[in-house]
Amino acid sequence: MSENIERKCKAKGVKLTDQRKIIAKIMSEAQDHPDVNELYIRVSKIDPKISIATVYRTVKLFEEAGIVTKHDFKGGKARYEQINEGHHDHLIDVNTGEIIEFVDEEIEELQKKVAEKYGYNLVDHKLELYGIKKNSK
Amino acid sequence: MSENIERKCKAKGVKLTDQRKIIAKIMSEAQDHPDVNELYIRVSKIDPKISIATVYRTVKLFEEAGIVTKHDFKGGKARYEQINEGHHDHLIDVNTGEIIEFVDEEIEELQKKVAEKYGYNLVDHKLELYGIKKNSK
DNA sequence: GTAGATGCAAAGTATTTGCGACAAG
DNA sequence: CTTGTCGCAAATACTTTGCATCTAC
Repeated sequence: MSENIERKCKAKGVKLTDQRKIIAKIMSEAQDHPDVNELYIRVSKIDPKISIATVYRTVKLFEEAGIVTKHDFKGGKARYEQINEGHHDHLIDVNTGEIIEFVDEEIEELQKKVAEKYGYNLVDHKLELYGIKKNSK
Repeated sequence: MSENIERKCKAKGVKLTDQRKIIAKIMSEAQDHPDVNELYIRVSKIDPKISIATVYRTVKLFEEAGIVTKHDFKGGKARYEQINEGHHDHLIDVNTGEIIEFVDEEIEELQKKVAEKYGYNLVDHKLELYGIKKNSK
């Protein structure tokens, strides 16, 4: 799993320190979208000496290297997620905070079309749906 | 323009203070998406005694009352925009920071469909496109 | 008159940074 | 070796809050 990230680091000429390896491992294993503090907690279980400043520096580094993405969902805290092959968007349960990942090719297509219409080349996008589970409560 | 916001305040039972009237006016006139500090600067030109705490409290209040929306575009700072009849999304020029508002009914429809598919009722969404102007540079 | 609003400054969060010590290539 | 990284604590940036005072209704 995390060899993936380590490979990308080497490809980008990013120095592979022990701390970065640990953070890479944690992010590879994460099935959710942890914020920096959450990452710090998980990382600390493996190496309690790692400082939160290093976690901040590392996620920023990974983001610039295109290894992880940053999300600014509700709540102010930045949350991170590893980038794999498949791009996807998020459906967020406003009651539970649960996050569902999805892809919809049709929407992707339309987005490009909209950008075109205004004379732009789409380089990135963010789509978040906020919903309430049916039949709940 | 701002009578619109003032009317909504009354409808919601929100007390109409001088400060709130001024902030409402500024937001009504804003054609852009100012952050709190920017609002504070504009508001200060009309009444220099208003504190930034009041601006924070007021935008939050307006947001809860459904009068303005909060955006978390890149950059960490929350930015606000008045809610008018028409909902719209944003196309952001990654080079200039310019923001274009747009609506695409087809995309709106598809979003509902996606939420449905996962058993959710869509209550809100956020769509941001980031693009580069064609033929620029 | 009274509940709620304001200003100010102090307190919180989230994130970044300067610096001397240290480690990867 | 040399350049870049780490840990730590101090510094920033943005936002919220306690409290005494004031004001809209």
